[in-house]
Amino acid sequence: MDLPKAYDPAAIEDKWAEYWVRENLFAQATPTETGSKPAEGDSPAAQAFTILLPPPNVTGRLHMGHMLNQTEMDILTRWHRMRSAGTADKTLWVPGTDHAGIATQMMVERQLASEGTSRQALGRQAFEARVWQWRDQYGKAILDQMKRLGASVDWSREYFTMDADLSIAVREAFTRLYAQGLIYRGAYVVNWCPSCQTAVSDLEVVHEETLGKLWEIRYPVVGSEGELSGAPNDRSSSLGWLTIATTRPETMLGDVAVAIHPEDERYLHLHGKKLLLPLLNREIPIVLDPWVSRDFGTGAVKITPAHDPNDFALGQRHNLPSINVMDDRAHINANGGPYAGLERYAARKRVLEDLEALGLLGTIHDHKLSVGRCDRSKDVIEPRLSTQWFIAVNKTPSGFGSSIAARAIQAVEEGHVRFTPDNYKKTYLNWMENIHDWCISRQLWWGHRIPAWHCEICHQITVPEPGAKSDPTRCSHCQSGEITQETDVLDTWFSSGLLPVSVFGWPFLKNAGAGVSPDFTTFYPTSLLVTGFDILFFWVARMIMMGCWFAADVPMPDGSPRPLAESVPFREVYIHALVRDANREKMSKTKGNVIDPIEIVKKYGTDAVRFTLASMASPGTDIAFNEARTEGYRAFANKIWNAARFLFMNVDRAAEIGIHVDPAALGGMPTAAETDPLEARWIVAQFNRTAMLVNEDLADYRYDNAASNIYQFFWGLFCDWYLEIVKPHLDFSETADKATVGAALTTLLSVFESSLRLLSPFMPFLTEEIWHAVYDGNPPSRSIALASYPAIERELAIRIDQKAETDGVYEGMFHLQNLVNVVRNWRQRADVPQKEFIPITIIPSEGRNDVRATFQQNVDVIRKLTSVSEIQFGEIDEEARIRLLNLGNLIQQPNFEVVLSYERTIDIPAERERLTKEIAKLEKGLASAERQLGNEAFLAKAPAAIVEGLKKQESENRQLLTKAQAALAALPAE
RNA sequence: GGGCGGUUAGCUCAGUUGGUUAGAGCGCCUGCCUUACAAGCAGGAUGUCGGGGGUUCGAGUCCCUCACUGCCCA
Repeated sequence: MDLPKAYDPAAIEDKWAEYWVRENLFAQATPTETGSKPAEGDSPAAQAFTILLPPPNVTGRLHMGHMLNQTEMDILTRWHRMRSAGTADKTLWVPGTDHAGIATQMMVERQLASEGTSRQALGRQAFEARVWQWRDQYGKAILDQMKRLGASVDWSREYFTMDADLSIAVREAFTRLYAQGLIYRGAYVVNWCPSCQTAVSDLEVVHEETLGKLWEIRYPVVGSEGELSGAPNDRSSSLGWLTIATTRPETMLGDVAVAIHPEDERYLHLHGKKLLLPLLNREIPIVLDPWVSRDFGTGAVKITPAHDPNDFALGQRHNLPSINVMDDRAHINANGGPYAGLERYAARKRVLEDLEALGLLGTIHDHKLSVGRCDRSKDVIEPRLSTQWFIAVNKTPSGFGSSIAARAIQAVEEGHVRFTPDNYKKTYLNWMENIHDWCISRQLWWGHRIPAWHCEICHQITVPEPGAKSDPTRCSHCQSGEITQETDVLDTWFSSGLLPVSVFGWPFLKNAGAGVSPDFTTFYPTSLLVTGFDILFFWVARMIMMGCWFAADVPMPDGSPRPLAESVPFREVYIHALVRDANREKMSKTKGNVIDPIEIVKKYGTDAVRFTLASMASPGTDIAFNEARTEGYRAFANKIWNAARFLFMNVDRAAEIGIHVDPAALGGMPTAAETDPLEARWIVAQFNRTAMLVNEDLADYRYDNAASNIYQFFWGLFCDWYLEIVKPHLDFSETADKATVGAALTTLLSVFESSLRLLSPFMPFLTEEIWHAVYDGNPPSRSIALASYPAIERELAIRIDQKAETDGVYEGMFHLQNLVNVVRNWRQRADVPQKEFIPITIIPSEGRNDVRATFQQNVDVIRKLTSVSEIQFGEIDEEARIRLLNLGNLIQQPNFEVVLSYERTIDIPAERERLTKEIAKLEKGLASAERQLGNEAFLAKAPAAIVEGLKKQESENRQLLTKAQAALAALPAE
């Protein structure tokens, strides 16, 4: 049972990380029976705690956000697993990765570029092969890091969104939605990233306030060309022109109209007129539309349906054509006439120069505008008309009662999915209620290729029937064999949105007729999702939409239709905050303040980093990651380590005289008999209380409170008081009372072993190592993670707590601690060297025989903790009291006095200052208490317990005040 | 522009339906290598709870208002 002198995480963590993976400790086998029948040995009421890892990108490296996310999941998962130890309940955490279409494609393209080639040169198939190769090589970096961090996941169930099974789910989801009329294809203005050369969804565009320009441009009115030579800067000469304002002048090449508000009095004379589009000299109409804001710019807005979603909508209303003037790299195309081939900003410059030359450029205003950038490439998004695939999330298909979005709203509104912190519910609903159709097509080569075929002959689209396993060979409309598959792939979130159903076997097509998979029956809906707010809409909302939509078709085990409450992908969502640096700055590569979790882990150990994150993970608050704090928790780990060493040392000593602790006494909740000594009953009661609180904290996602409760218990109560008090009782000499010493040792070991289990979800490595040592290499199970969690029914815990209360356990300990504290404090003030043992006399107050008894039973403890040579119990008369006060050798407390026999050197001014301060403080408190107690309304309305407490406090304070005043008066003159 | 949050000790944060003298970690000051632990032990100092107003017997906590600040959506 020997442990090295100092805690060294590096020496233990790798070993256990490997052990957990090698032993497949957290694997949860697929239930053997299918369908509705529970697996053999399962109690019918068996519950499952299921949690899905938010799949990291294959391109990613582990960052602090991942570590926070995984720490939180691991704490909860380990907690649930331990709580269900010995029951039929199952705990499952499923890991996996996401193929991350754009990011991965970019990564590999960059690699190809460095080799002097490109995906176009390779061709689609070879490129895909290359990406797979890349993924096999680098794509599991994060998962390997997770293994090192001890995440208790079931590695046998690892998924990847491009896996064959998951791809079947993607295809089935698409074909079903298509059959339901919820997927359509069409030309719309979408967010186009010229860099990625693909459409991206609204969510992938980050808006940024930028200082730009608002250019005014004159469009000549057809039929008034003669007046064009008029004063170009004179706004009033609007007879000859209509001045429009734009932030993107180059798009004028695609203008098809100019819109004004129908009631705008400035332009009434232009109703029905046409304008001549400058530069291209195209005649375009003036249209009237109330959408136009009269206050913005000049009140006349150019309409470019192919390059602005609002213009597109307006164009539809007025039957206007759309002219796309840019190619997919955002260069001007042939429709741009003389500007064809120019990059968009070069084109802007040239357009402005030419307008200037023509005298058509008006005032240029500085203008704040919001520029959308691609989340991935950071390139400026170009709204552009293109043909894309969409999911009609707000459409209710015939035969269905609601739309996808409506169902997802209902699931949350009815509480089938709950958010923590709960204000995210509002955020979610707000977004969901304003949701637009989801653009699901991406012009990429890496991803799930859309299962739709275009016919060369009739140009119709063929999508396989739901459930079809093979690709179509003929056009379903004209039966032609000349069909080719759509080249677009699906948005990555389409596949990750399906994960909660797909990882458990949906759509169950693999074995024909097998029906619902046992995994699905057992593990769906998952219990919880832990994730960051940044993907609330991207992923969380989409999982809810897709889960509620597709799972609803999966019958319940008894064959009944699945209600919405059982269709949701998860019952709870815990949203964690952002990890910032110690100065609350957002971590970013450009700022160079990124903290690499692996570096920190190497420095302080995984357990310390986990504990840091847990202790700061207060719901809704960002975490300012402070290394100093991690250092503190490494010290905590070291403290536990050394407590273990102390224990083992005593176990060994005990063994030498034949005292052994029965291992059967360990593993449950520690207990103490009424006959056990004060400190044993006290620490057991405190442990019960702590265990109850920690369980409640975890149920509420209060990792911070849970961590703090354990920390306070372990260090502040167990080590600082209990261990110190029990030390004098661990007497292994031949004359010792073996029964008493054995009992003390048993309590010590039992509370400690229980504490390890309580702490284990937070610090799995340290506790695993020590736990095995406690059992001297013969533990009752393969891992502490499979042992049971110290848990106790709230009512029972309260009963035990109250019993300790009524038996005076807490009060007795309080007096003991109080005595030790005041004597230590006095010694320090009196400058007594720590090694000097002085005699004291304790004088319990009149009638406090309980206090006297407690002290008498613990003389050895008091002597040890206060470095006292001899303790007497006595009484003093008033004369002696005054004399002792004069000497400063009397400590007065409400329930006892202590005489210290020591010739102290009093720093009179310091002592006077201290007493004056103390008196002021007491007087202030007393005044406030008296004011309240003198208030009849307070006495009448406040609860009795509050009034009683205040009265007790008031009387104690009055005693302390009197005593402090006496002590001050007794102080000799300087 | 719409919505949500934050402001408590030097720093980072707790503070549960309003209730007795507002807490923790780190940092700071003083003294100790006391055989589990100097990554430690013992003792100590530190707050007009952002400002103002209101409700209440009682406000860090509830309401109004102002200031500063962060985030999300458009």
